[in-house]
Amino acid sequence: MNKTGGTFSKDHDRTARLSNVALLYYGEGLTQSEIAKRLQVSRVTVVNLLREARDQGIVEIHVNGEQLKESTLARELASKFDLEDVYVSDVFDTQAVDRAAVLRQLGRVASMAFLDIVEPGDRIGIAWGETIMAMSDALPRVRVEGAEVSQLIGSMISKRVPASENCTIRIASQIGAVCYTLHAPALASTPELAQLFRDEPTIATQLERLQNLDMVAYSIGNLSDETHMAAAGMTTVKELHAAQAKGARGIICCRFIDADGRGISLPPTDRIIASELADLRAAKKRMLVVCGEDRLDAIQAAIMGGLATHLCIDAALGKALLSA
Amino acid sequence: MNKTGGTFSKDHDRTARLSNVALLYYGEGLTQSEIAKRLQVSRVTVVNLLREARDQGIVEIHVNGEQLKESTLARELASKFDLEDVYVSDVFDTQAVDRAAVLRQLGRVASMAFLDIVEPGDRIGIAWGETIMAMSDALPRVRVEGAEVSQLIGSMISKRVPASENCTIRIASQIGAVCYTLHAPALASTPELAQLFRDEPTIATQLERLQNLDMVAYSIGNLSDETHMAAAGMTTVKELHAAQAKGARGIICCRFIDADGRGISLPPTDRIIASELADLRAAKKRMLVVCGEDRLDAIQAAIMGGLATHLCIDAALGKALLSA
DNA sequence: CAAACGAGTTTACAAATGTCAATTTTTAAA
DNA sequence: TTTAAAAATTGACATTTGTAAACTCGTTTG
Repeated sequence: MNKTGGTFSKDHDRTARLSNVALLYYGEGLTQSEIAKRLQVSRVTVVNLLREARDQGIVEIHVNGEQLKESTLARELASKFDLEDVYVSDVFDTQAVDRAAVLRQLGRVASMAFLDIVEPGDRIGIAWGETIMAMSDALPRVRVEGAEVSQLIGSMISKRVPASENCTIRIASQIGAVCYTLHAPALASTPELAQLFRDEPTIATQLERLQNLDMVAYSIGNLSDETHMAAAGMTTVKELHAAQAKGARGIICCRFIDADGRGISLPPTDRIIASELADLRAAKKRMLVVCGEDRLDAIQAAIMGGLATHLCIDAALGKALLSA
Repeated sequence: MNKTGGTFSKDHDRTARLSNVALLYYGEGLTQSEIAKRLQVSRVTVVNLLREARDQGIVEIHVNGEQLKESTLARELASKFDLEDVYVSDVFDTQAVDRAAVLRQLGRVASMAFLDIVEPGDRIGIAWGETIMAMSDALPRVRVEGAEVSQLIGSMISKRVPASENCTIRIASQIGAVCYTLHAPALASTPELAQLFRDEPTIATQLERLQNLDMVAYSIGNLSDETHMAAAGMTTVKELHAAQAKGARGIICCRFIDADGRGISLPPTDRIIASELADLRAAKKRMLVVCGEDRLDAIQAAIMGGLATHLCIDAALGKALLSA
């Protein structure tokens, strides 16, 4: 019956069928039973087809990012801190029970904001961390012509983020961009070794690339004992306390910043292989994605230092920031 | 309570809330009841919020266009007629009962194909008709940088298409493109008047624009007595029969073509204000969207004449075309 | 050849969803 | 201030959906 035969065309016929089924269900609004009758299969099969279509990204659900920056809270924040745009996520949870859920929702909002902010041809720098991971997880497949995505921070094994390069790689793949990863650890064991890494040609080239970005997307850590950098074993509680004593308020790209958003060079800064704060500031569009009221000090510091033009935050943090 | 007050911010707060609710529902996968509990509203309200979000295009469902051209039928057609890509829509209806439903599904497939084919910066020509209307109705809001959309055919009042400019306008607005409408009727009452119209500076400029397009999207009519051109009162049954006798097989942009896809100048051709066939052929990407087996002759003629590089058709027509 | 496998089926059930009509609350207008 | 219109609520209901378990039927594959 199938002249061309083979699993090749069979697979493709299958996905083409998935697409048409998905359109009938989501577009035409037919019920699963109606579709099952037409396909002459059982309804259970239709359920499975639809799930497959969603899982494979054949159907995707987009939320218009522009709406998210229009709330009163978002606009008040933007005007108070003189930011281009603020996007606020909200899980409407009266007692913010589930941090993971808040993070996921922020990730979704941030991914829509990202698509709202990015422009064709942009050279984009991506940091990594829980928050950026949440964003990249939620990013749908939307082609951005001529985009380039670069990893801002060297790689690291951490329990919270399976593979740090993943953020960069996934975002690049979703928007069809060229992907430049940073082939170095985020932290070297000695300052000298870190410098050797930085001087290594392939790495030096990449670090240079980070000096000419159009857009950066990153998050920020605070100085609590459980901050991501400590959890990943990149710094010690002792160092954190010392940094705090010296006025550090936040951590951006593994670097400490003070209340005015200026970098403070403290151990282990000299062992870090990552974009410099100045590089971030050089980017025209600086997207800061943050979740949790415990980042209040940190985010204020970053804004003071002109490190952000666009903000994506959860409603609780937003309210705290506005009344701060 | 609401310091800034006014309906402005209220509306915006509302849509921002819609967005977050939509993300919780479609993204996080919460049930309506769970969301209702969080928002402290009734579930019915959540149902309404979600519907509103969909209606307003705050949430949109995309289907990946690439899948639709991978079916065996699509690839066999592409290779048989030496086309770049063929997209096949299917409603899986054993006895094609509902033409309107077939048309809607084709419109959805065509809109995904359109997004698949279009590139940033493209100058796009859009015809009008039932089929193109179905496509533009289904087109989601996706920005295409630097695109320009031009109306290929003058305007016309017709029962089947509420307002002919609508196709062009809607497509332009959905992709964020500059929109150039053609401020003339599709049919003038005399050839002389038609020429006067064509020479009118604003119209002449627009017609000139149509000579340099990167992409065109149009459909094709047959020569049946109910063909759209006749239904719209732009030609008479007598003229149609005469055209048929002279070898006409299809109607593209209100112009007759013969079996080899060459234009035939027959009344009322000289009274038409629209893109020339040569203009269509000059576009690098020529997207032909057709629905219904009764267009078999017409579509063959168009393909023969090299008028299409991309095809969007329904499965029934596809099968007929393959075995023709 | 038989075991294992994948895809699909049936049946059954619990949960989620859409919809209606009647009612209350809120909002805007006269 | 009263009133009309709009928006949200409640409760009831039918439909739709998701999921599970056990079963069938070809196709591989060892």
